[in-house]
Parts: sequence; structure tokens; C-alpha cells
Amino acid sequence: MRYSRMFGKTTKSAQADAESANAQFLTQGGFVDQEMAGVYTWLPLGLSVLRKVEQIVREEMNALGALEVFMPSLQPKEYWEKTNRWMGVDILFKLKSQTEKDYALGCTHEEVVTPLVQKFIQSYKEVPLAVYQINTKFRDELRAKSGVLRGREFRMKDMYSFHTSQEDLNEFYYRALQAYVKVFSRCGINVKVVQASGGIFTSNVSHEFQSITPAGEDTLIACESCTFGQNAEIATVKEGDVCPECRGKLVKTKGIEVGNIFDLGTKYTDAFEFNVNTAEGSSKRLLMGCYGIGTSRLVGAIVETFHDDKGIIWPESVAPFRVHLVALAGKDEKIIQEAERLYAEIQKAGIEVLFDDRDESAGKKFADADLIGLPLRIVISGRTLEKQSVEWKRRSETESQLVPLNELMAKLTA
RNA sequence: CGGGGCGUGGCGCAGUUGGCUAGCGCGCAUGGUUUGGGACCAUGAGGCCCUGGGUUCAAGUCCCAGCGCCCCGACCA
Repeated sequence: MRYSRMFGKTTKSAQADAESANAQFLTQGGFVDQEMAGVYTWLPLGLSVLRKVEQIVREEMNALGALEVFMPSLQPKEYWEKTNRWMGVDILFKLKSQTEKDYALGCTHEEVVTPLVQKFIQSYKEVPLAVYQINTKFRDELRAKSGVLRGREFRMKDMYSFHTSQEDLNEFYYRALQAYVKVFSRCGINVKVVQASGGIFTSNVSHEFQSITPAGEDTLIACESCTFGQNAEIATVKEGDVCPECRGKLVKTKGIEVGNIFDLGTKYTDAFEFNVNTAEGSSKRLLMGCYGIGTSRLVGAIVETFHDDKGIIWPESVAPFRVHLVALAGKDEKIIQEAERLYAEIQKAGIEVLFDDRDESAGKKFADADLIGLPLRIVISGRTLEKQSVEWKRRSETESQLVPLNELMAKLTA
């Protein structure tokens, strides 16, 4: 992609009072655009990151054996009345059609997925079953805040599993927990698995996945060496204790909740009277689990974790491009030509590259590259070409090195 | 929903003892000079000063109401 043709550009300054790092850098870097409080457009650069995060989630859910579906956000009132959540959930957006019919805008999908699966599943032989989707959620939050961390419209992966026994549910629940840890680790995020209450979902067991960053909303007592953590408000362990799981050291820290999983029991299958036939010829109520990851929030959590005062430092796994090719050519046709040749060659090798082909000053290009935060910056200029080289610099490091032109592709594809 | 701050070209901001053609930086357009850390010169386009009501000879500026955004708190399946 040529940066000169990019839609959404960097700005030198951001609103002074919007202080969270993700709001500041995602906006300044041209990744997102705020439409209203808690509602954002994902611009090409940001959408690319969001898609990469969602693809990682998709791969890990598929590896669990879950099947992807796509459910409607516009949902009938009747289902929500069946579970007593039409009036019971204050964050539920409700709207009326021109014929005065009531609808909910989905804040979650138990009310859709339960009757959906019920329609197709009649036998114990057809479970366990897990379906998931990556969709937009709507929540009427009293206060949206912190950029994409707490929105009123946001992206979420939600998965629902169905089981005939608690043992079976437990087994899947545990595998899902491990898949979640893998998702976050692939995104570069240091996550703690925290036991939590189920809130309006269930009184059974649930776990939160907390991304560790000073910008977090929740205070945790967490292990330095493993994924153990507890919410500080209800913790039975304290700072300085030894981790009950790995004997590591427990410290006080802050976290952003990027995922949660719940044992729903029969709460929703009861509401919809969802039974399957058993081997013995009787019928049995199914058990459910549900598993959420806020994918747009996860992008925000990644920015909170990986930035410096100049901008974002994307982990390679979710960076919109791997290489930021910066040409310092001015009107020098020879340099332009060489930069174009390099751009074509990198693309041809299948490497995602953002080519800053603009006629801008070096300072501006460097500042933009730091802000956008691609993992690797390659500069080609009169100075480097004198030595038949390009400059190679990782965003996460301060030092750069010269790499001979004839060694560049080998180094890139190594 | 309680408290605080703010609302002025696309973006960031200045502009109160009420006063004359509403400013600055960035960005944008045209031309020229520049080119390794947010370059420079010249010219130019672009404004229901959040909305409604009020006070006044006169309102971006004062008063009332509403809406919006940010921050703290409460809330957060």
C-alpha cells in the first residue's frame, strides 16, 4: 500500500483531554475515527489490525472444534422476555419499528443462539456442540470511555457450547480457557486468568481474562510468573504472598478485562425448554457455556501495552503491515526509482509493506512511522544508496543498521 | 445518573471590564526553494463562533434552557 493513497492520515495533535493512549494514538495515527461517545469508525489501517486480531481468535476457536456462524444484531423482544432480560438488563438498547414492534439490539446472543441450536439439535449424539461468531455488539453504557476500551458499539467474539453433562461442559470450558490464553499470547498480551462471579449471566463459575497494563480499570493480585490472578476486591491472597499455582511472587497490578467465560448451567436452556433425547430414551436438559472476547477492546489493550511517547509499537502478529518502507528521495529520480523497485520486490515476496512515497520531509516521515508503529522500518535515501544499502530499524529498538541492497530480501524472508 | 472541564474553518487551540472586517498553528490548493527527525517563502480557498430563547444600541463574549464531547465517581451481562 502506498501511503500517499491511504485513506485516513496522521495528525500532529490530538484532543488534549482525551488522555488514554489508545484513544490518542489510534486517532492520531489514522486507525479510527470517533463518530460519537463510544462509537468509532475503523479506518483502513485500524480495520486491518482488527481483522488480524479477529483472525487469530477465529483460528483458535476453529482449533477447538467450534463452528462459525453469524447471528443477527436485530433481535425480537419475545426472546428477551422469555429469559426475563427485556426489562432486567439496563444496558440493552431497545427500539421500535414503524409498526410499533419492539426489537433489541444485541448486547449478547444467548437469546438468539439458544433457540437457534434448539431448532437443529434433537439428540444427545449431536452434542457437544460449540458455535461462535464475531459480530458487533451494542450496549447502552452510562459512560463510554477510554477510546475503544469501553464503547457503546463494539466488536466481540462470542461462543456458546452445549453439553449433556457437567463433566463434558467442564472439559470444554477448560479447553476454551487454554485457547483464550493462546489467543492473547499470540496478540502479544500478558494475560491473567481471574476467577470471577457470573453477574447477570449465571451464579456458576466464570473466569475473566485480564490484560496487564497500568491503564487497566481493575486492580488485581497477580502472579509475576504464571497466569494466576485474583480481583483485589475479593482476593483471598495478598500482595507478597506465594502464588498457589506456581510458587511465584504475587504483586498488585492493574488489568483490562479482554475476555470472559461462563458456565451458564441450564439458565437459558431452561428458559427455552431445550432438551435432547438420551441413549435411554428419556430427554435431558442441556447445559451451556459462553465465552467472550472483546476484539475491538483487545486492539485498545494492545495499544495500551505497546506504545511509547512517540506512538504505537505493534506486535508483529497484529501489525497492519510488517514493513514501513520510507523513501527519502525528494525529486531525485534515481532514488525514487530504486525505492519503487524495492517496494515491488518486497510485495512480490508476499511481505505486507506500507510504502511512504509522499514528497514530505524526513522528519515528518519518521514521526509518522513512529506513530503508526509498524514493526520494521526500512529507509532508502541518497545516503544509504551511496553504500548500496538501506537502513533497517525495528520500532521496538533504538538502533538501526545498514543492510546491503543485495542482502535485504534474504534478511526479510529469513 | 452525581461532580468537574470544555464546545470558535477539516484537526488542535487563542479570543470576558460586551464594540468595529473573528485570529493563530497544523492540514488543504497553486507556484517556487528544500530533503536524515514534525523545512521555508509567496499566494489562496475554507467560519449558522453547538442549538434555542433572553438581556442590550450592540453578543463568540452576559443570563436561562437544552444538546454534545472529555475526565472522576457510581454502573459495567
